[in-house]
Amino acid sequence: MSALYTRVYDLIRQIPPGKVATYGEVGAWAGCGARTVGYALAALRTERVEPPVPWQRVINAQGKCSLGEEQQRLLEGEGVAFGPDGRTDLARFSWDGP
DNA sequence: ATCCTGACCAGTG
DNA sequence: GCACTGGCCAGGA
Repeated sequence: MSALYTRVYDLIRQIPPGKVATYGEVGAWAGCGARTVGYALAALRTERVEPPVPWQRVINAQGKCSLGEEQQRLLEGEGVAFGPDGRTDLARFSWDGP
């Protein structure tokens, strides 16, 4: 596990429940590109890390869940509202940052 | 080093 | 709204 991945995971763990962040934002805070954040999160599918990373709070810049309904359901359980088109209001629910 | 692959982004038509 | 394009960054062959 590279230091960069650890940094990305730490940042995501700081996102409070009921808030979300975009790949681009997380990348800017971590000092890498948006694709790299996606790559780091993809590794979580096969690689478990402790403590757990709330990956469902990271969505794309369009306010949509990249990973389908399961991610959306998890976020709704935390208080993040989604519109009928499956998008969320980034102005209301995006985290301010660390 | 080069090429390919991604849970991406912003711009353009 | 959609599709395409170029750019972005890390990892592996």
